Amino acid sequence: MVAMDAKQPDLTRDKLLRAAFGEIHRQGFQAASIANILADTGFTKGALYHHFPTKQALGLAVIEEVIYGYLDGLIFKALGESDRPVETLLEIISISGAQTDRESICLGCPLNNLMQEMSPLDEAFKDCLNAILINWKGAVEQALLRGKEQRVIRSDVDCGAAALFVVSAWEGCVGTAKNLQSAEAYGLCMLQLHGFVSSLMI
Amino acid sequence: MVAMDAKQPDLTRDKLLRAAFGEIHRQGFQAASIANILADTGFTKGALYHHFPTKQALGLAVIEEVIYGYLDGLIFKALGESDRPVETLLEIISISGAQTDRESICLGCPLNNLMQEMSPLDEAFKDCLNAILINWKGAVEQALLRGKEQRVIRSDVDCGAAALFVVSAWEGCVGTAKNLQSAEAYGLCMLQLHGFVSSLMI
DNA sequence: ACCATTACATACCGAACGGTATGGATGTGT
DNA sequence: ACACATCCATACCGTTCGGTATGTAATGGT
Repeated sequence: MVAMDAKQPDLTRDKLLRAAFGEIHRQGFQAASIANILADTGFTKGALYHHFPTKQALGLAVIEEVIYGYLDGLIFKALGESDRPVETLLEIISISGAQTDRESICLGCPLNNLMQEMSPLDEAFKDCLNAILINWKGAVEQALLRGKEQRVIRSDVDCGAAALFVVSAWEGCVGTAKNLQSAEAYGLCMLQLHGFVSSLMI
Repeated sequence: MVAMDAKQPDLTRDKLLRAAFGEIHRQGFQAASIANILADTGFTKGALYHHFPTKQALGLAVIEEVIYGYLDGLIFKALGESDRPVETLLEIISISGAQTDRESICLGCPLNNLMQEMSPLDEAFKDCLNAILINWKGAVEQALLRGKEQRVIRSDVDCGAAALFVVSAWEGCVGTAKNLQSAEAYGLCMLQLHGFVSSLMI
């Protein structure tokens, strides 16, 4: 064994986590089968229940690590680090609407899927998911507020409400596109959202 | 027995259907327990499986009869029969945003819940739900088109895309409000949607 | 009045589920 | 080299699930 960038146990945990994410993304959390996750990874129950005490803990770990990590890398950081946040927001919306592949469309947003399924049933899930949702809304709100300072967003805009709506509509667009199984519908829908954000500008 | 407005079997079917709707609305379809539905109604499996061949058929009946009936009575008919459809659309959005009770917020839109959960898993569900979604979108689109004729909607508006976005954002607002468990957030969000529709007007 | 169909109740089935108890292998610090 | 915790595999458990087979009471047409 010459080199091993990560320790074996962590690798196992990662594989389980990724497989769990896929299974949950496809089936939803409740319908997600532990047996399927194990079959995908080749591990057994001993491994899984060593790293995660319950199925719920596994689900929460998927949310906090995989899902949050994805959105953070794709949206939150980009908005926070941009010098022209409004422009960046519009770009993200445009790009997402244009180049989201069919499979992602059909499976929907992992965050939204879990929110719709689990929030009324499990408080831990609700809190965990809401934290991400509020983070998302906050990132958009900060982008709009900074846009105000830069005089590209109208001064009469309620940035908090607008940000909440942008995130809501965003999720809504993913949701309907998922049902229609149409990337084209998603593009059309996101174009309207683009128009809404533009309408907030000077 | 002096009078009986409905036949006994139909009454049984209705009770089962309503109980099934409630259970599905609370738990989702897959997690909805046949046993719970039977416990709620006092019937047994013999009754349920006499009226519905499978759980899937029960779910589809809930969609086609209960859910569609609800949306049709609340939205589709109102839009179709109105002389000033755009005004009516804005009214529905305003009223919905203002007076939706907390319980409805927390459980979310039954249509959206089922779409997110079932569309990728079951084609029959997908088709059934999409039919309602397209109906909804069509009703809004017709309202906007008639608004164009009445010269209250700008002539450059893409009514199809706008209608798709309105429905998407609508569902999105319900979704986020459901997670935040906040009727106030729903009101704020729907106010923004109201603003979007208004921005389509002359 | 008779018979067939409808409308339910009861008891039961196989499968899949999440979770656990136990045991062995593999490092790891001392 | 020894003790010990970490890591994972195997076998098993109780429960719940959707669905079915069978039986029986009510109903409705003739």
